[in-house]
Amino acid sequence: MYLWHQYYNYMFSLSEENYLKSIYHLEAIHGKGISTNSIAKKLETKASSVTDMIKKLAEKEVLVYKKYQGVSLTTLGRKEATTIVRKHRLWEVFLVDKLNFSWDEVHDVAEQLEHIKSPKLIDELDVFLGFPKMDPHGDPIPDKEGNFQKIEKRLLSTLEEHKTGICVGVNDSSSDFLKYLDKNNISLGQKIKVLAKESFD
Amino acid sequence: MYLWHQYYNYMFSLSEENYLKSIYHLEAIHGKGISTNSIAKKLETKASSVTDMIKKLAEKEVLVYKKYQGVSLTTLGRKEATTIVRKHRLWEVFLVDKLNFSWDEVHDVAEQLEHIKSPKLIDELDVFLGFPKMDPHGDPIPDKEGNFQKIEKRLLSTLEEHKTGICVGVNDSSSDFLKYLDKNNISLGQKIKVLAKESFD
DNA sequence: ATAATTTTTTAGATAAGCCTAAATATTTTT
DNA sequence: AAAAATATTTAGGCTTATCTAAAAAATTAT
Repeated sequence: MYLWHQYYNYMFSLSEENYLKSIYHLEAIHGKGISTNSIAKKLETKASSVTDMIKKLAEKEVLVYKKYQGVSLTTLGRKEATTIVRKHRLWEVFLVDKLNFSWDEVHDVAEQLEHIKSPKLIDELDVFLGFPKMDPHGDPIPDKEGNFQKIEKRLLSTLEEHKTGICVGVNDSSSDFLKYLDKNNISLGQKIKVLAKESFD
Repeated sequence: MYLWHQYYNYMFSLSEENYLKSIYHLEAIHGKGISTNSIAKKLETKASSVTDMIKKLAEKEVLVYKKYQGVSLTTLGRKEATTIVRKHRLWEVFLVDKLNFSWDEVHDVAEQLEHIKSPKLIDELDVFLGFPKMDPHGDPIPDKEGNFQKIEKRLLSTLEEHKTGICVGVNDSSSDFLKYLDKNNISLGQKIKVLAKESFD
């Protein structure tokens, strides 16, 4: 019984996967050399715990670590992180398209689903969903090989008044903010014309 | 980030859920009063580990435990176990009906998916699948309230030669056995006529 | 009914992942 | 360039879930 343990333990623990994903996202914003503190903040844990874990991940050769100098993902680490992101975003599409979740409800569940170990599962899910290129927040979904389109994005606040653009995503995925957008009938793929600037908008 | 931890830790750990499920299945076969050893065997762990865990579960009031006398699920425990079984079997239907898994491939993945915490997820999945009453192995799927049809079953080996019956399930879910059935074109809901008895069949 | 066997529990150890507090290194300020 | 502030690491401890080995209880056999 419970044969999946064979490959559940095969590669990375749930915790290791969360570290890889966080470091991946931090690198996307800040470039290479991610500090211990920023990882701790993102994962809501303590810097000392981060030090422990990055030593372990460095031994597994998914990142490079030199004391006091932050970490950078290796090619192997980035590949692994990309797979987790792919899984997360495909599950988000599934939840919204098939299970009537709204885009502000999907994150927590996808955060669990992304750790399910089964290559066949995720590739068949991709087929089933019709190879979507974007998740419900407008973020790109890596394909099987880890490649994805870079979407040209700019902040709404940099768009001049009376000009129009297409809303392709949000930076702040907080439930409150997403609800605010819904209330104002703002959704993905929608043309937006800036009428006047509000304070929080 | 990772807000789901709030209710991930809410009730039962992955390990606790596996114990509940195993005890539930053992009770279905052997009635109340499940021995430490039989749980250990089912979970491929040691009797001493089982003793530890059942003490913990007894404190959480999901089972009744008296030293040297085996355990029995409480109403609360059975309800929890039923939910896990419901999740497992719904996911199996999903994998076979929507993702092109064969019935001998689903078990290990469903074993992981059954632990995802989200009431909305499982109820919407149920809707999406059209409220199936049976999983791909012919086992009944509990509804939202935990109720399910008891299906009248008897062993194929008790069926006389030249009589016919409908195959509704299998006891041995091993991949080898399921492949053997597939090779002989035996699947669920299919009428079977016993021509002659073979040794392993 | 007593001896042998089996089952169950206890005691103590281990590994993963986290914590606090203290030590050390680095960076910033003056 | 030294002092202050900040960041990082180390040391030691905790919890969960497991293990082995030994002790205790229950069951089976003689």
